[in-house]
Amino acid sequence: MHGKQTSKESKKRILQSAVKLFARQGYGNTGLRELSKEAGVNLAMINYFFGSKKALLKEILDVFFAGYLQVAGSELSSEGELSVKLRKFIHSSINFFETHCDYLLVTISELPHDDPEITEYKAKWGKQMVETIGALLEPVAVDSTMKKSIPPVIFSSILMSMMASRFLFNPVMKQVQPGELAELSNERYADIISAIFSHGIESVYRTKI
Amino acid sequence: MHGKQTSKESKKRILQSAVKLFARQGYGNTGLRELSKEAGVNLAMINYFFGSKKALLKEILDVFFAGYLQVAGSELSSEGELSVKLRKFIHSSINFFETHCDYLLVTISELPHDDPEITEYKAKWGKQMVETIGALLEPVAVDSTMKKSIPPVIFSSILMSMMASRFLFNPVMKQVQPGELAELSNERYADIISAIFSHGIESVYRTKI
Amino acid sequence: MHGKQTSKESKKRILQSAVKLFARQGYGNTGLRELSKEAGVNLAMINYFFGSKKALLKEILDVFFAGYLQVAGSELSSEGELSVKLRKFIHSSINFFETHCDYLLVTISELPHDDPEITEYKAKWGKQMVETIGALLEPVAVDSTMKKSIPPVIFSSILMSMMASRFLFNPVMKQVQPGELAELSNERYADIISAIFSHGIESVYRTKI
Amino acid sequence: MHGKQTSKESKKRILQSAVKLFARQGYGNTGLRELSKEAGVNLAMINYFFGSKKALLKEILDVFFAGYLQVAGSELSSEGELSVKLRKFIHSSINFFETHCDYLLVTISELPHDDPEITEYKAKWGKQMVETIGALLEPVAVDSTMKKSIPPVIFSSILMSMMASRFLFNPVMKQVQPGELAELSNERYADIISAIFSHGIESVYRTKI
DNA sequence: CATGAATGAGAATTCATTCAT
DNA sequence: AATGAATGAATTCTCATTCAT
Repeated sequence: MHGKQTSKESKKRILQSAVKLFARQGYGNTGLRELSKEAGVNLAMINYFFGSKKALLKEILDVFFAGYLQVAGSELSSEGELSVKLRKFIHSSINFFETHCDYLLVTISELPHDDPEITEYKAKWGKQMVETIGALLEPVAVDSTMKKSIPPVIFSSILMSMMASRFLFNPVMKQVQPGELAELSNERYADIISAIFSHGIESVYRTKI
Repeated sequence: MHGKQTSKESKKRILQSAVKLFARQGYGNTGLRELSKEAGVNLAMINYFFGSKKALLKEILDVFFAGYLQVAGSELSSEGELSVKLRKFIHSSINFFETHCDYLLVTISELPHDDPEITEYKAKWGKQMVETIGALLEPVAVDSTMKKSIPPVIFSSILMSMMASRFLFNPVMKQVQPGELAELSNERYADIISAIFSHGIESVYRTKI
Repeated sequence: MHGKQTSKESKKRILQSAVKLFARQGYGNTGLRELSKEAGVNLAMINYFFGSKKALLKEILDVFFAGYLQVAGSELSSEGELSVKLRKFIHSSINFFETHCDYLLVTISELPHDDPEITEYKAKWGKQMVETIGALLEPVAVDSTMKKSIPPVIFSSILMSMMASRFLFNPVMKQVQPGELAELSNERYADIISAIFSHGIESVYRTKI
Repeated sequence: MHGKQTSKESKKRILQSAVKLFARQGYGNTGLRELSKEAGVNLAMINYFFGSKKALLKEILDVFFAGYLQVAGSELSSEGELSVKLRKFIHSSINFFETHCDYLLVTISELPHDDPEITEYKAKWGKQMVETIGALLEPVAVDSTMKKSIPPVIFSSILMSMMASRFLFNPVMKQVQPGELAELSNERYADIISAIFSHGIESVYRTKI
């Protein structure tokens, strides 16, 4: 049957299926055949809508990064005490990670790979990410001598992976200790990360935030 | 001695090349043809030595997990104050991660994927990992009410990803801010992680370690 | 008048683009997608206007053969000495070939292929061609014994390929000796062909034309 | 069954089938599936032996050009009168064309197309061809003023297409006038071409060869 | 007329694996 | 131990064509 569905629907279903499969099996281990079946869509439609398999991956990274930067940015632009802003930022981040868990897994999984087409893509987003979080943490390092010895940007990576750890390890952990991690609510988890990170950098920079 | 003895050497070269390529391109995106060329070995030898491509991946995970558990275990079995042990553990871990950086990247990249053959494999290792680190952190949570509300195992994942973050993000970061991260020595980096984590859980558990 | 009237124009643009692309890339190597883009026309319009890709090729052959037979016929029906008629025929032919160079290239390229749909097509035209040129050369072979040993039709092919050679080899020659062939005007070229062919058959048939 | 045949045999059968099919259907209209079936060989072997479909085409062009240049060269290096050399050259050429008829058809069919990979290939060979035949015809043009107005190289193309015309038009002509062309032996045909060409250029250059 | 979506078949190429030598 | 040939399945992607709108 032709013209059965709206074009938007098919495209969306392809993207959803792609995120799901890429997250569970990896980009390289997932074939377009399997993807088209999962999405209930003719194989040729994938290339019709996205042009190539790689463009599909790019779109996934795009959705994740753009969405997250928006969340992060809106949190940073708010007024308020640093400690509060940081806490709210961590909460928002973790909530976004949960609602985009598969996107996060795809992103992390593909992060270390150096396909030239994707690398510059990730670099572009990584730069914005570092700047955004860097802007948040900048005020923490009061003392310039300290700033030099430990550039605030370092903490971007550390904070990111702390927040992501729950979702990254989840696929394994739910087999190791079923339920253990699930019992902990996102809010509680965010509080823990927040506490660790806040007190942590306080002690590192010997300051009060 | 004929100077031949290619058997062992070939096998080693295959494994080395595999780690390198899997880390840079991903397991699924790397073909055995490419691998055989990189290793300077006949294509058929890969299956001859390892049986299958997947077995090659398993061996990589094996080397990484077994090696790391040994390092972690030897650190834990030592006598001494908890805070010191923890600090030494983190240093040893990060040193191990650096010397096995590609192994680490392969492991993290393949961590979320749920290939049944590999999943139980990762679960087996994950269990030992959690137990090992869990044993280290167990004494921290003195109060049983606290222990319940925040099971110590949670921190295994958090600490792991903190320590790994440097290497996970490195491929992207070296493009974003070349040199910035490299300037920081491993020792310094381990100190930072150590400080953040120690003070962090102190504050969470309201205790002194 | 709305200034719309795209129908005829679109069809013409499709045909023009098809000749261009088929001549440069070959019929089999050219996709309708590419063609539609080159023509600035929706993909579906090609089948709407021409019915199929093959019909498009047929139309090209049609335009070329019909146009050329008209030129050839009008030259032949004219009065005059044989040698003059022959000379004028060659000039007209080469001029037609130049104005329809891409058509010529498509025709020659597809000439040897035996797609059943196209073959009878080419045979039909080939027959007319041979008859037309045959009629021109008929008077040359005065002696019946000679005519038998060398049927005049043979010369149709030889003359045709002589005249076409310039355009057939041009795509290669302009890379081999840029300018060399271009310097020679069409008129001069026609004169050369004319001289070679006329004196050639004179010597073969031992007659004076 | 594995290892059934010698590698050389399979490779040869692939090449033979390729020439046959490319000549009859065109390079672009022939799929590797069909080719593998014709050659009685597994589909993957084509890429295994030749690397790509295009490389297969290159090999065909190679065989044709190299073979022909050898024939042409050996004829030219011989001692003797120009007119005799020319006649022998034409005879050898046409004999070679017949024994490599399919190669010739593939070459001519692909001649006008401008695939960048193939173009430089054809240019390389075309250059050698022009030089070789040019060397033969050079002595003909005695007068330098004439040589300028009509560069001898022009005749390379003309002579080539005269000699090839029989084979190029054969697929069509055998349908138009079955038998007519076949009756004429190659030797006779070569004599005709030789006569036409020799007397032709004599008249053009107003000289005696 | 014109368009975008849709399709099934087929394109070339690569895959991991096997096996005879 | 090591190799080149071989295979069937799968890869991504493009094909010409059709049709509802």
